[in-house]
Amino acid sequence: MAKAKVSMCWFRKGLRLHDNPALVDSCKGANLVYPVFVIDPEYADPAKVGVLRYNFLLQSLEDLDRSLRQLGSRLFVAQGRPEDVLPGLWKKWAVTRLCFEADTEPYAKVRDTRIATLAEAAGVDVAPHVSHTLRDVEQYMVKAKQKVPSTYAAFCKLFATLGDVPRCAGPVEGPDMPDAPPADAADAAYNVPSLADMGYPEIAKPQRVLFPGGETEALDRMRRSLKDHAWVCAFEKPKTHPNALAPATTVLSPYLKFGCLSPRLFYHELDRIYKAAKGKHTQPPVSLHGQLLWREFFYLNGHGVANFGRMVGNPICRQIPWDPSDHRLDAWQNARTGFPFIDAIMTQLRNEGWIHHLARHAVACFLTRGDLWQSWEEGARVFDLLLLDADWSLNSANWQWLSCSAFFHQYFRCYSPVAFGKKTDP
DNA sequence: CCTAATGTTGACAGC
DNA sequence: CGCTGTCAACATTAG
Repeated sequence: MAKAKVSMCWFRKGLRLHDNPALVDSCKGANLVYPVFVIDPEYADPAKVGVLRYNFLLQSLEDLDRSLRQLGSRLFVAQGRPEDVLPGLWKKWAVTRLCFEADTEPYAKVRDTRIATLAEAAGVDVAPHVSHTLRDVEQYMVKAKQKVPSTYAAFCKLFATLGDVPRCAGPVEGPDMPDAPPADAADAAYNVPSLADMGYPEIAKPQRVLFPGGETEALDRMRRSLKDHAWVCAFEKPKTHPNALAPATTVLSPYLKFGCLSPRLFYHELDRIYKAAKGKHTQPPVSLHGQLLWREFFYLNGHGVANFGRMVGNPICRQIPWDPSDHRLDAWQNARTGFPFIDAIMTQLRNEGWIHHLARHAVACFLTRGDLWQSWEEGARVFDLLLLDADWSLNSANWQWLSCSAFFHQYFRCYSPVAFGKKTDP
């Protein structure tokens, strides 16, 4: 009798069933599939990941578990460092193949290399799949001869030389997915934990959950955003209002960050609408397609530029003697600068976890080159703690941009902490 | 080596 | 309200 094929699909980002090539691979010809998420202490820490984002993650896991149960399977949530936890599970379940979505961030690259080594030693085949970016970032690196583009225009040129954006992976349906063994399906030890289980406080006013996590909500939200074709075709990011009472943009960023929504699905859905409008639509950098290209550009920089998350040792980052005292940083992060526009944005960030892109510009300029002369790394740390959509590559890139450390250098163009907000709300 | 063009989204005055 | 030019003049890249 041939050896049974037992797959593990290890979820990290990519918390979805749609456009999930790792999940498709793990189901292919498998006798058993174990969909797994490992709660990594690297992130399960209220000092590193704020309660609103951790709640978003747990909601996303619950949604994923519900969807997998509809296919006769479930999500197995384990806790601990992946390198400590996974080998035991491979042995326990006699896993022969490990599939996961490739990740480009420094911590993840080290983690995944270690896991691949452990898997090889355990006789487990390893299969990474690209689905968090439109294309494999290494494809850009090869095409650009290892030279990461330093401008958006240069990136767009590179992007265009690589042809069409890859199609989405096919859906995973009931018949593709082997049922979970009854004993495992019922094992409550692998249930999704609560906030309290993870040592987080309950969410209470003034904090609010305006954007629930999960693939179901992501797809709903995308469809609501794309319903108005005229709005989609006329979208120009710089013309949207940072202080509108209802968000002026799609707020799909938290869903893209966790992979509840596939960037390729969003890209192709936009393409369909653009084609139906017979080419009458806005273009990158300001269009919705343009926003996905910014994300791609910054992911590539995060992958290809050394020490992209900090100033020292980062070859594209201007070395600036920022003010090391911390009372200004404290005032900024606690919404006590005395500038109503700045403090309102920081309050919204803390209580709701999402602020408009231009609002981020205003407070980032204020903290760094504009007024307080604090290091962009400190600002990035606060955003990384409080944003629902905190995404390492994008956050690092934008802070370098706004502080005139990289990408953007016209430091005499400052956002007024008073006048800028009045343009769209006198 | 030089010059000229380029760069997602500034503030402000004036039309 | 929306557009234009000026402000003073950056770093990077293409040629």
